[in-house]
Amino acid sequence: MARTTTGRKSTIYDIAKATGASTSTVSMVLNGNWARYRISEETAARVLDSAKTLGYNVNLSARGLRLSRSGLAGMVIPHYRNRFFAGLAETFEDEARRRGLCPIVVGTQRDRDVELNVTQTLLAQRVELLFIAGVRNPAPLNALCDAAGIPSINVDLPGEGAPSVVSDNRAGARALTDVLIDKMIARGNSANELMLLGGIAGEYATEMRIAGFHDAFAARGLPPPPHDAIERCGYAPAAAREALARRYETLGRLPAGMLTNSITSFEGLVRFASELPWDIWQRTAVGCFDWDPFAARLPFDVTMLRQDVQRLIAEAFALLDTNDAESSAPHPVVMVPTRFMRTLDDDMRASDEEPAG
Amino acid sequence: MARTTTGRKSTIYDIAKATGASTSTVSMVLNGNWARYRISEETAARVLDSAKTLGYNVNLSARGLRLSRSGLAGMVIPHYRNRFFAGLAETFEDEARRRGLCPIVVGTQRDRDVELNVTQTLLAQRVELLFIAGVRNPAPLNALCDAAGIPSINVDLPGEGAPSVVSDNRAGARALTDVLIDKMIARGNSANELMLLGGIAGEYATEMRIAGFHDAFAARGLPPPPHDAIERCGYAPAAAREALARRYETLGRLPAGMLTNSITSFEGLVRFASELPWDIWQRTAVGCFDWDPFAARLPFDVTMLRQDVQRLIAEAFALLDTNDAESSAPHPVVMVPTRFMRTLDDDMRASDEEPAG
DNA sequence: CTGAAAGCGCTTACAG
DNA sequence: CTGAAAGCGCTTACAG
Repeated sequence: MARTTTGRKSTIYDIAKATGASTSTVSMVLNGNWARYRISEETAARVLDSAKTLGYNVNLSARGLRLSRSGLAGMVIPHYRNRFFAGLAETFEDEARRRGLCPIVVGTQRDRDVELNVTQTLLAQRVELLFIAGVRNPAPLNALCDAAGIPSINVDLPGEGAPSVVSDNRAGARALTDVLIDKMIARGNSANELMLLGGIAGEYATEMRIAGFHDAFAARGLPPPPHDAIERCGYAPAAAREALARRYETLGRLPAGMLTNSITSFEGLVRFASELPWDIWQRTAVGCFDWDPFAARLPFDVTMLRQDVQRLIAEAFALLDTNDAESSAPHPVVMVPTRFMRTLDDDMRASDEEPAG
Repeated sequence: MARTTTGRKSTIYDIAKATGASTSTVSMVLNGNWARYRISEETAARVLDSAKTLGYNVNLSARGLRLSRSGLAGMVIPHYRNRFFAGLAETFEDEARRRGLCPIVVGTQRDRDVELNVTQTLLAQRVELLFIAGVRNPAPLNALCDAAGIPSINVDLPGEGAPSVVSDNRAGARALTDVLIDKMIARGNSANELMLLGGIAGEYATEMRIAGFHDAFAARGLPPPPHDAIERCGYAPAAAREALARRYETLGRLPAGMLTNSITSFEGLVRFASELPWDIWQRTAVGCFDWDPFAARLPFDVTMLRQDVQRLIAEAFALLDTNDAESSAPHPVVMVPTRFMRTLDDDMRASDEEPAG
């Protein structure tokens, strides 16, 4: 029977009573540092034994209150529905556990009010640190954390209010654009047909990727891409589909190359694709700034980039360890390189290295 | 400035001191039931004001300790890397929040030790309920919860130790098998070429789906599928690919129909697909017991089933509300029907109803 | 080697 | 209408 006769959960008092030891002795034994206090081995054994038969389980609220350390590590994230965010969440969990913290990650569906509420709640739970992932304007959340004296780190999308770690969007987009231009030229097409689809005007990641897009053109001495090559049509698949359909209309055919800014924009592209014969798609060079194992295997000539979630999380924790809150220097922004998923072998490796579903 | 001069986080004592009210008054005001205690409006306003300027944030550990109610709702889940588990996690979060609880969901990577550890930790954090999703043998976890007096519900995979809510795997598999047999017959193929790929021998969901597979044959008066039609090769994509490659070898061609037991098995099938010319795949009827927006758009004749995550979670909470722990009757197992994703429109709707990534 | 006692921050009867 | 006080379950100096 795991509960005491009164029906409550058992506490150290119950163990103390059962063993005749004092609560301090019980506490010390339970925390494993009985050796340090020279408690007799016999007493320790008796306590441990009693704890087991009583089904004792420490109350972390009580311990947290006493020690002013909750043992909780928080993360807010938009959702889990793509490999990038799912990977961020899982890697965060692993790393937090490795550090003896209990990870608590909550999805916000990119809703400002939910972001704010959830942050308040996490702070009220006294998380010891907070990772803010994929939040467009993290500054108010950072401010909340500052006020509570809790360190926060922005991940994926940076902010002024705390150190940030983000993918090197600009270099990644440039490299990806380069690959696409090469393919287009090899097919006798003009690079200025390359389209960039998705993202939000003014958003950091979007604008950095657009900058990288321009970089690739400039580096080759090509004229900059025409103004209407870039469609900041948001992240909804439907919007990307519409933008592409319009282009198809005016051009009278598919553009010779297109780069989608996110996996959801790519989904829009695929929707439009499924309305046309598949074979036209073989003749257009497609790139995606993100990876998905099924998307990678569509009958497209698609080049995917993969963000390095392990490294993003590792750098974020590193920032936590080194950052001194007292410094008045502006917060650092750490850039993590992206990697290409060029072959199906890359995809298989990526998918296999994640434990089987 | 959010902290008191001493640098600590502010408490109700700080507010009491600042306003000249007592801590009880402060507490009541902060909890919004000052009207009930007939505290003067002026006092209330002063307290609220002071709380704001002090940047007060309630300490939920302390409140939880006092009230023996943590306000936490826990869920363990294998991972977030497919739409089913991601959907379960997000729906759980929403529903928990709607009930005023703070959701805390942790991924276990299907590791027994992690499952056990995480459950212990969640219990030590005094979660008020625990959803155990996708755990092969949840009984030990249920036992832990019982010992702690915390209600638990098994989701996706059932167990004897607690009420369970699962998809109606058998009916779903039967309906799916039916569709595939129809297609095969329409093409002049024999139904006995239909293959079932993936899952684990003895696992509930796997065996139920296999039963449904058999049901479909029996209902038509067809001879049962040959013994080697069923490959319980696990959930790893690589294993499904191997199993399929072997079949291809012995048959000298692709089987006329195949049903994958999970999205990861489907990934294995797609890997093998990408080694062969795409057009052979148009002539084989493929089914998948799960849905993914990209997988749905591969140039396959693929029929997908989608599990109803909203309903699964809703039923699980309903079970929590009605279940009386004292009853000695065996725990109920609630079945939730699955739905077909037959057309690309279905896919679009499914994808759009999830907020944009 | 072990015990009595204070205190973490909160809430809620219970008196006034 | 408001305040003093106990107590939730734990840990840790501090005495013995």
